[in-house]
Amino acid sequence: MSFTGVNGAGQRRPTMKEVAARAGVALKTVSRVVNEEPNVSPELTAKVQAAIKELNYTPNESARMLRRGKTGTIAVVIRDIGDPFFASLGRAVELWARSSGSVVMIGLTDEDPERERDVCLEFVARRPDALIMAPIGETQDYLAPHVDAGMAVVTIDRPAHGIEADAVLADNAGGIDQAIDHLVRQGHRRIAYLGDDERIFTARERVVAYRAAMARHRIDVDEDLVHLSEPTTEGIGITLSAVLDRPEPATAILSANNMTTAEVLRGMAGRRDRVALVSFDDLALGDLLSPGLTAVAQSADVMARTAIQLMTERLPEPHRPGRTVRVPVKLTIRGSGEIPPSS
Amino acid sequence: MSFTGVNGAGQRRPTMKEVAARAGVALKTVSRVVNEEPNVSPELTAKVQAAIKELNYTPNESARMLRRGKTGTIAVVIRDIGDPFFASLGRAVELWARSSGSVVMIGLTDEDPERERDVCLEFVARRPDALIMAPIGETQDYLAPHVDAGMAVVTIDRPAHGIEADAVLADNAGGIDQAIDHLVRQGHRRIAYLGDDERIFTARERVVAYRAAMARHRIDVDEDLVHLSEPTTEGIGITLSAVLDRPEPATAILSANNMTTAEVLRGMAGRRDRVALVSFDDLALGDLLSPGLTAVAQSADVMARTAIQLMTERLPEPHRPGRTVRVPVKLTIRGSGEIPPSS
DNA sequence: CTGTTAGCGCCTTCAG
DNA sequence: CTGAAGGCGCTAACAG
Repeated sequence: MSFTGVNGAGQRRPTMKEVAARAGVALKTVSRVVNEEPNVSPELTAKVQAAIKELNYTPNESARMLRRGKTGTIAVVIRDIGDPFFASLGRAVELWARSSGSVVMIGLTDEDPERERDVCLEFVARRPDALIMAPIGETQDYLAPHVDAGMAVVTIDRPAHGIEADAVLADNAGGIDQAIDHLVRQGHRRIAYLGDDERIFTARERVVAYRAAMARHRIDVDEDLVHLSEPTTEGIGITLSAVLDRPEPATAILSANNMTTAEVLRGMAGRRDRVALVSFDDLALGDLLSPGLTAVAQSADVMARTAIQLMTERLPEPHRPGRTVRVPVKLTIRGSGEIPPSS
Repeated sequence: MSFTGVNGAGQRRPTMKEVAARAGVALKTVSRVVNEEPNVSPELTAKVQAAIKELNYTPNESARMLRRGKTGTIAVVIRDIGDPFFASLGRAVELWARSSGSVVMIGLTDEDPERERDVCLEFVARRPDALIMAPIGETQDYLAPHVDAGMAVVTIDRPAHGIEADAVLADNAGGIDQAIDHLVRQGHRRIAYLGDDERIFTARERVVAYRAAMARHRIDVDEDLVHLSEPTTEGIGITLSAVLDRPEPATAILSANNMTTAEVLRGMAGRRDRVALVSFDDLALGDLLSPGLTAVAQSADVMARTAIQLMTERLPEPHRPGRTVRVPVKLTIRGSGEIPPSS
């Protein structure tokens, strides 16, 4: 069995010109057939299609893009492809892209503003029709020339700064309210708050909401129970010890993002305390844990679809003012948040 | 605050020609500066850089690609971005791509051969330098013309057919052997096998290995304990009932992929049997379950890095014969596989 | 060191 | 309905 095509190895790919020659028609006729333009006689169409098949011709998108000025490409810039939230986003965008004949480029930032900038600049050089991103840097003004030139930018999870863009945000405050209300209703007052680094927009919104919710319940926030940092295994281990191994330990933990939650669970596995836990962000297998994870779930799918909708609306009128959509979140009760205060 | 760049809205992007005019140099000099070619005087370099900055010039990759014949693009075609295994792959490829100035296009197949073909054809029209994929269709011969033209293809998890490509495969047989040996050592003989659809390469390799391993232990395989199908919540529920609600129920389950495992865990949560479970493929939070999940773990990172290595080696000599690398797997013992037979 | 010329593969424009 | 010419933005191959 030969593994090479009809042309043998090391072959250049055939061009439209060669197809035209083989079919005995003009270049433009091939172009018409390839692009399914009307006004080509059935005979010529057949001839061209035969030539295309014989030569294994595939159009060169680079040339097409250059000529048309549209690339049929969507750029997606997110923290990490492994995060279920962003995975959902990627999936939804890919689905839409395929249905519309586009292609998705994915770039990862790992929450590093510099990487975000590098990746975005790399991407915009390829002139994507749209850019969907979860911004981390303070400003995205380096995208301004491309926004001016018609690139549609939609952000998800966090807003952009320095450019005109649409944004899809979760109802962070509402979610934290639900979580705190739920824990207070179980009798908790010493509720530790474990959140992400404050340079992240959602982390800021959530911790502010935590303080507001506590105030609403007339509970003084014990600052020793509030920890904001990047979620690492060691870091969260230390944090857990800090909020639990003390004279008046926390009786409940509000973990403000899914990576923190995973680490809290890991840390709790090595302890004997029975502490209530509510997570902002659900985990993939949250229902399989025992107790099940009580979590404020963001509907990644809804957010992704909203982002795509905003993008499709923005595409035809790229210079319209930016819109912001808040997507509701939902508290899912499974057990971990219903543990009563132990002391 | 104005959200538009210096050029105002609706602007065309500046071209190299305009930069040249503004800097008072030839087109090619700008090209040299942009590409950091040597032999440009510091004065001209400075002039050009100034012009670039003033005009917010960014090179047009489409034109570059067309001219150079290289696109600096890696295409990745996988089942699902949410699958941790493929997420690791995507992450590794993206990391490498960034370090080498390339960009990653991602396409999803959802295990549908037709979608695989559509996505791949869409991608190859963009002339990626390399294609990394987990093939599902019977043949990938539609890629042959592009392989002939120098596109490097590396497959992961499964081999390709009909083209010359490298492959990175897990040691499926070895992993199943380890799992069965482990269960037999605990005293199990009625070991149910729940696997994926046999059209998937890994599913075939694994079920064959299961039969071989059972034979090695002189255990007759009870065909009623072997179930091969797509892992859906309902399907696995029925399957569980079939292998457990019977006169001689299975005392152990070997679940042959992570999606099946997740559904088995869901199904078991609603039952009272204490059945041993070993999973081929680990789960993200397998250590947090109780009991912890005993699993044969594939090192997605190692496989991904191997794929990238093969790709970089193939890039300069695209017509070399295909290589296949088997990556070892490792049994991780956490509790679920150490439950003894109950009857 | 710098500039000119040609053309990558395709689509747009306009003429037959 | 079909075709010929021109150029999208850039770089390779030469000239100076």
